[in-house]
Amino acid sequence: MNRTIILYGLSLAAMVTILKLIEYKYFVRQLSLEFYLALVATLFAGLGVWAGKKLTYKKVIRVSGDFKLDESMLERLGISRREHEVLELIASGLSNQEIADRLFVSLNTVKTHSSNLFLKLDVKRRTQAVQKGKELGLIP
Amino acid sequence: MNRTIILYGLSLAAMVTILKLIEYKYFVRQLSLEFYLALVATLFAGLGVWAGKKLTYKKVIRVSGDFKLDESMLERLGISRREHEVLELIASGLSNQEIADRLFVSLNTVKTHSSNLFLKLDVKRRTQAVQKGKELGLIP
DNA sequence: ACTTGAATCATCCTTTCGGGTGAAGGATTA
DNA sequence: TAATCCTTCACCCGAAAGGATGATTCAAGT
Repeated sequence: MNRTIILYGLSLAAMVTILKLIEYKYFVRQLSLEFYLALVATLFAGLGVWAGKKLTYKKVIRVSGDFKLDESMLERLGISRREHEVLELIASGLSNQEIADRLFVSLNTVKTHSSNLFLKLDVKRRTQAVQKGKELGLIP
Repeated sequence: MNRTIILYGLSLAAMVTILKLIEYKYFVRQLSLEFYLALVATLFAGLGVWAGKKLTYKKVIRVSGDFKLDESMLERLGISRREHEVLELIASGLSNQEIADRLFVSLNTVKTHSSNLFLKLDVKRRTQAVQKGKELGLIP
């Protein structure tokens, strides 16, 4: 971080110095203002891209949270909205009773949904359902 | 993407135009070359940072495929090798009995390990353990 | 030699899961 | 209207999971 800023400042200083040297050695009148501007603009734009990536890399790499539900997969497996809802809550680590409380239905209902879900996902346990659900793009 | 590039080019053109206007209106001799360079460098560096983030955001966001075990977290929570092993197998959707068979130990042993694991992770269920394990970087 | 921690296994007990089955009420569709 | 699907709930039963506690073995340090 600090090293990046220091390098950035040094680059700017070096750039100005080099241009000054060129100016005195080869007669500045041959080089137009536009040339300088374009040169500096290009170089520093590139430098900006590089510095920006360095500075924001860690933040960006930790995001990676774009989940897109595969609805065609839900249809293919015949999983209903309610069953998918139960799957999400199972994946979040809730017990059947907690899921029942959250959905305002009875424990039996949740058990029915989860049982049907396991049949459709062809799994035997909720942990497997979570795994398979993630593989199939049904949950994040 | 295209819009970004167009904006970028327009910004450059506008910048040069504005500077030219300033030059003709207020006599360029009062403004040093260094001033122009610093101004342009700063502006385009910032522009570069912005453009860089725009252009590389989606690429970077798709990385996130390499898992690195956070061993310091294991130590901090006092999770032993065997417990971590059990956690991995739990996360893969196996039952305690299947874990016992795979590790060539008794069911009771697996239950002991998982119980201790849940205490250290401060969870009540295996599904929660999987969730928390992923959050803490203990499992992929 | 003594302590400590990990790994192993046990027993007892309660809670949670999951399978099987049936059934009633609503919405959609043939 | 009849057929079908979704949602809801119930009861029974066996399997799995989890809590509490204690014990043994073994290796690593102190």
